[in-house]
Amino acid sequence: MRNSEIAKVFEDIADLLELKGENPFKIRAYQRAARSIDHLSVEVEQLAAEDRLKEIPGVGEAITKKITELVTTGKLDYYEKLKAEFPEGISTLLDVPSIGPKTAMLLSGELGIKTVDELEAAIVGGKVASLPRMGDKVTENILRHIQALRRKDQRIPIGEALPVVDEISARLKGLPGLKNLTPAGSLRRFRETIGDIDIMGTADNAREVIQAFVTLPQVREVLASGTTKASVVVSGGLQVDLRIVEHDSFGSLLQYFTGSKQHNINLRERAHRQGLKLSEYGITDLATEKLEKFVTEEAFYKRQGLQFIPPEIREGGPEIERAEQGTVPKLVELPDIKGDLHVHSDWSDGHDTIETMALVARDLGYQYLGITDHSGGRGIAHGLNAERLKQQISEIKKVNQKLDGIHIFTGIEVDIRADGSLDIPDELLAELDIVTAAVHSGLNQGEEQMTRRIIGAIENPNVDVLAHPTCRLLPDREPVAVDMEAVLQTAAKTNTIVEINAAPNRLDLKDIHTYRARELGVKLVINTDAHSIERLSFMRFGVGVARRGWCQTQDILNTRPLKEVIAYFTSY
DNA sequence: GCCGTTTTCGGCCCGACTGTTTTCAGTCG
Repeated sequence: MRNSEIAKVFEDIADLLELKGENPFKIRAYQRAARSIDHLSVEVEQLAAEDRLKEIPGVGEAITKKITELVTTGKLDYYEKLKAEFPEGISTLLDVPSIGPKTAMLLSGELGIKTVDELEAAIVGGKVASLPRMGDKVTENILRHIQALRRKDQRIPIGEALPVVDEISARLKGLPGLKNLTPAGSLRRFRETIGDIDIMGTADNAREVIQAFVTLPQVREVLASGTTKASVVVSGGLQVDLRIVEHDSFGSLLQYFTGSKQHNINLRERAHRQGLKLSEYGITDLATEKLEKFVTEEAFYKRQGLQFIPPEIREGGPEIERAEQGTVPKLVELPDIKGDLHVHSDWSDGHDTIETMALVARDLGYQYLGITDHSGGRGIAHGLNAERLKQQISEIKKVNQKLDGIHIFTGIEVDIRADGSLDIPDELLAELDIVTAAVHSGLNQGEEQMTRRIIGAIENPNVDVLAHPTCRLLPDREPVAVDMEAVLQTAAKTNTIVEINAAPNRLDLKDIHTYRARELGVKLVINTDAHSIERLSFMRFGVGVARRGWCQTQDILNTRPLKEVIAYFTSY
């Protein structure tokens, strides 16, 4: 049973307990356990087998028993009994924003409503208006949310969210008295997908800034608008929240709205034990009721005896403990990147010539670029056969002689065939600087077969790098079924580098696998897989993933200068 | 249900916004 499925069971339990009106702290305990499990970099089944479930934060005796029952029998008696107490499907009502447990139970109890469709029909039929606290505004609001839910309103890839933020920020930045405009939330933490956008700022005249925000041309709908914050929906259906405080509280504001929720809860619980109360306005000493304000996040953390914690690792994992000890690592940063080792040229399905790609890479400050066009297996991508690959090798030699300040590595993105073989002969692969292997077809194979296929490829001594191991495409194409733990352990053994593909629709490895790879000592590389010069700038997304995986420069091959990279490829 | 630098029991993060309830419940992040 996969972690995400186990997490889903506990989320469901939390929902049902909410409907039941259970102790809110018990509900939170289940939610916390669910989140922990979902963020885990190792398989729960493995931890269960090793009797280590209690190491998961938020998992104690009772939930350990439940997990054990789940992974051994595939079912959970407690969950089944709980579900039986409610009409089937009622918890789907909770998916509609603005409907919480009280409203859901009211609708179900009074009108027998148990699905979103039934709810919509009841509102349109005027039945809901007869219920207490269900005025016109409430029902209109629910209808709107139902429609938004149907349209889309899921999480969008970070690559789509960032341009929206840039556009809004550009429009607000000129406002008088507005300072410190910064995106917060999951965007600042560089999560791979974004639910809604949070933007923070400081101003003396919050009211005017809020007013300007809700009347921006891209605003389609205003959900809420108060004296310090507002929520709008922009064209495209994305929700954007703006929050404004006075200048001297910016540190605590930004910290609070960067989250994650679990990180903040952990932080606040810890502060409470020190007799402090945290809020977006600052830190209150509970004994004196005095509020202390913080201009920067660094000062906010420092006041609590903590080292600064980079946003990307604020996920409710071990970061607070590490900050107490002063052992938060210095994470890799974009300027540390010295080159890109997986790009395409017009020799296969890229748009630009080798020389053009190299010149732009040089402008980015890179020392090297790896040209890894597709191999012939991908007919659709004008893949190179052995003959054209040889021609490309001599072309790269010529360009290298012509250009100063950038070194081009020869390479290939060789296709891993369905049977695990590679579609370029070994003798030719041995001539290349970089052999990157990747799966592109037969994506529906079963987990065992796919795992064997990938492991077979990385066991080939000519293969240097495994690229985009799960082949997922955000937001629609699911990852292939593959035992990542087995793949990463093999990569550690064979000294195969594993790629963090920085293309925002891939981000593959994903964060938790990156974390695990680093733990296992697997060498990583961050590549853009750029098919045009513009996409060389995707590197920042990959760096975001690496940071979420707690990577430092020594974990990432392409932070090394040219000489060391050449030495690396000659030694393996 | 979890958890421990006051605690193995008794706490558990904190504040904003909306609607309609004239004093606050429900929901959200």
